[in-house]
Amino acid sequence: MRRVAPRVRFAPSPTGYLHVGGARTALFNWLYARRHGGTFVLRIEDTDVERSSADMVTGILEGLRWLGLDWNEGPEVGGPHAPYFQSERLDRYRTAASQLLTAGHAYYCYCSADRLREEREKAEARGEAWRYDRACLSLSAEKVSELEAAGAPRAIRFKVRTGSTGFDDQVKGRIEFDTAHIEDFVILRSDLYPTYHLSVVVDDIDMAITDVIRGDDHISNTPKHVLLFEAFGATTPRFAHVPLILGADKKRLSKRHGATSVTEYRRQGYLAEAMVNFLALLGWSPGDDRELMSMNELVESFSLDGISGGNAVFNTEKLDWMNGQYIARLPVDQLAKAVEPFLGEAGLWPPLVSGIDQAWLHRLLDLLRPRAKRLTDFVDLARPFLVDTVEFDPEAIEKHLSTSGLAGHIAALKGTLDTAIPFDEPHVETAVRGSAAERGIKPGVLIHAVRVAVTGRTTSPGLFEVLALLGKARTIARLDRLLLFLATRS
RNA sequence: GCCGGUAUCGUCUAGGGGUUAGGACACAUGGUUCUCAACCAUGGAACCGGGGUUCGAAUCCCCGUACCGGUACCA
Repeated sequence: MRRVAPRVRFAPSPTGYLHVGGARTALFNWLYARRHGGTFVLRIEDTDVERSSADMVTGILEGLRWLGLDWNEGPEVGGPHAPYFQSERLDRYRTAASQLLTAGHAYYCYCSADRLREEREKAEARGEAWRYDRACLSLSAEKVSELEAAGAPRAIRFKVRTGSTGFDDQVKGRIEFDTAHIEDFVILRSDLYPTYHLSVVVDDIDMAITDVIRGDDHISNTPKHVLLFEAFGATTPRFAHVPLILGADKKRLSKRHGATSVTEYRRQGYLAEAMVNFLALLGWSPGDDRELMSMNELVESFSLDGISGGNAVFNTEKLDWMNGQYIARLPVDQLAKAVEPFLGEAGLWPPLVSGIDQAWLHRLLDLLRPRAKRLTDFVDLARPFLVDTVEFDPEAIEKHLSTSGLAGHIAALKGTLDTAIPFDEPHVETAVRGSAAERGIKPGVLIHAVRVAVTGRTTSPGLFEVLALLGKARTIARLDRLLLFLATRS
């Protein structure tokens, strides 16, 4: 019974590429917004100047667009709450910080980084936790002016109230914290840049965010945020913390696990639709047995209730299967469009041999697609069809080209093949089987040898389809080459 | 250490006081067949442990364990 349309946001930090975990968080936000007719805001949290970069922003936007996760407000599209880069909202955070200062919710801290670090180390040596000791909370006026005169750098800390705080998480349920465990955290650094806690809360207030859907790793930050919302006199949004995505070793996903950025998956030949479908099912379920779901189905079925509690291991085998399913179902013209760049990169497209056009490519792709898990698989699969001459695989030579009398059989087959009119699958099959019968050999002998002749390999799509697609001229040419090979070998 | 979270086949998950604990990937076997896939069928495979509550617990509660996250003038 929602009264207002929800406003959700995805707020990546451009200190790295868009990894699959972030992509899934974005997807959940996007689905939630779509499901409830809400607004999906994209906000760039680039307050860490040291580690943020414009290239990363570009990469993140690209990744989101590839996945089809468009944003209603944010970079490049603007919106009523612009700007959507935190680095352009610095004044706002400074104002907010001084607002808390005057309201008595915050205070200046002159403690040096060295002192803080030392205290922390000492405590750790004792096996204790150290929380900021509020040394600067009750500084005398004299001391303050002394420090100011000395030009001591000052940060602003939030004064954490006593008691407890909590929130009703949409995924985890009620979560309660004793504020005794929360230190007076810095909200404005001495360089006047806000920390994450300040900027995120200020922006969520300013941008009227109603639902914060983010990673599990933010749970322990949330009480700080709740405290801030409280201090600003703002309504806290609903929170939903989604479990993390882990590698096969159940550790947080990192480069060690291979590909982690969505761009990398695109490069490896995964379809965006498959990626989205797979990601959606990592940590979420529609509640029934559906697996293959379109964007529209996902939108219609999405609910925070379906998010599971535990972390999920990223299972590449299942992604591969799913990608294969999408490859199998993709309309052939779209498939061609998706495959061409990969063929092009391998120097196979546009093709160097004549007689190859779009229609022919479509037939080829239809032949190959049940054998492909990724778009990159098409390169290897399609190669024999797009080149002039094929290399004979050593294993194939040994397995299928050592039959005695093979040259004679092949020569005879050439003649029979001439009678295949038209040169289509059924006629080719009749010709090959007929030829085998005439020579008194099993069809398999001929089939396997011809397969090697035309593809160079032991495996390929059904031979008769292959020959029909290749056409009579190319087939005969390859048989001649086989004959030549056989002759020079003996 | 402290704070918080999570726990169903190897993996993703459904379910949830009484079920033969369901599906998917992967795996195995069989079918199809000219090979390889795809496809179809079949099979093996799970409720972390211990206490409670209850006629009955995988399900609710507590404890433990394991794992994950946080513990910054990073986000």
